[in-house]
Amino acid sequence: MSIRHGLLALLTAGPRYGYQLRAAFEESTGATWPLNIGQVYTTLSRLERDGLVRPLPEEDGGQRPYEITDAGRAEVERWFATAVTRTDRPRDELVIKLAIALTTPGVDVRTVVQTQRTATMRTLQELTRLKAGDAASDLSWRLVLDAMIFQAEAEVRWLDHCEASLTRHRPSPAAPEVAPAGHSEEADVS
Amino acid sequence: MSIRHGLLALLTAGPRYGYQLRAAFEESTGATWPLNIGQVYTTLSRLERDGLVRPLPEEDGGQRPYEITDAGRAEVERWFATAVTRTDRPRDELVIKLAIALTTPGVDVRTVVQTQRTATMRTLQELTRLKAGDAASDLSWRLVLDAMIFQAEAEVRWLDHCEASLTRHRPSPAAPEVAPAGHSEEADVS
DNA sequence: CGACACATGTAACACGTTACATGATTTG
DNA sequence: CAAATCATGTAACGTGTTACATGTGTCG
Repeated sequence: MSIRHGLLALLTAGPRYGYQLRAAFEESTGATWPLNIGQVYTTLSRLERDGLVRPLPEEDGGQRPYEITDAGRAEVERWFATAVTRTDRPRDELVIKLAIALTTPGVDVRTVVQTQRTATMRTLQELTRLKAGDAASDLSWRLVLDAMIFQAEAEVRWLDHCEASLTRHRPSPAAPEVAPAGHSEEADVS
Repeated sequence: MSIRHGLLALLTAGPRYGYQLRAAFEESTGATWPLNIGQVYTTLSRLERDGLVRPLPEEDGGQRPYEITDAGRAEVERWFATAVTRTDRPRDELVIKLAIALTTPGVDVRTVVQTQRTATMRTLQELTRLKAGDAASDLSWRLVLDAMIFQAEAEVRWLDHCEASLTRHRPSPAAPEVAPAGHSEEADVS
């Protein structure tokens, strides 16, 4: 329901047509989650179906602006006033993967953890690079970037915590001849 | 694709029928994301359609176990060997909400942040309580719980970071007569 | 003119979710 | 027996996603 509510909220600033909405959406959230233009039109159709927006007469250039209705405004207000709870978040694929890997025979959980850790660290570096380069951008886009960074850092901490728990509760399957990676048990990610 | 892959992975331990799969899934991931039993059957149908599982002859009790195929095993292996990247994660509703709130006139972003912060703190307390009570549970379930905690902590940190950035870049709209909440700028969540 | 960006729209599909119908088995 | 639990399955719907078809205006 992110796109639906996001587009609806953007319409509170005044009527917009599809292309404008995509531009505004991507300007706010940045290039993190590119928004397919087709998605905009399907979402607008559904919003119209639900009485939250209303199409305006076609302009000379062929553009079709949409206007938010009173019901739509109420819905946006409700959206902003309601906190996102844990239960309406989607299932976290990584968490599920690790949980099930633990109970699946023949899967080396440590390898899964290490693979993920490497990937997340790479992501973290990329994000940091982005942040340094895009210093003069919008506040909203910078905060989105920061959210990604905070999440990635938490993920690395959790992965290290998993490995530590694993070591504590399960003896290493075989004596490792080579140190698998260059980081300590409680890693430093600051 | 979490449920799909999760159920498929559970089948690598041997043939299971729907109810068993749900039980195994919830035993691994805990009560965090309850799994509707109907979902199990629809997912099994789709897995069969894609040639990743194969139904076994009905047992005397009426149960219909499914068996993983070679293609299914390969898919599970691929799943565990591939890290979850930022791009295949779903859009984060909270992040989008705040980003758009910033560019929407007539929305008090500070209130949005504060509402979310209160809710997340409450979630955090509930999670901590759960962790303390369920000390003797499965390792996997405990790690899932820890993941939730790490994420919630990161979220609080990010929200505080947002408020600080907001204060830095936007003057407070009006002189607050009453202190809105009892926490410092850089809050302590440890 | 041709290429490109702007702009709209639809059809088909994916996964996830819920509600509902149905039956077998156990247990008080 | 009645109720609860175990167990299967389907129908319908929601959002999100992509691919495709189509048209307009601009600019080299």
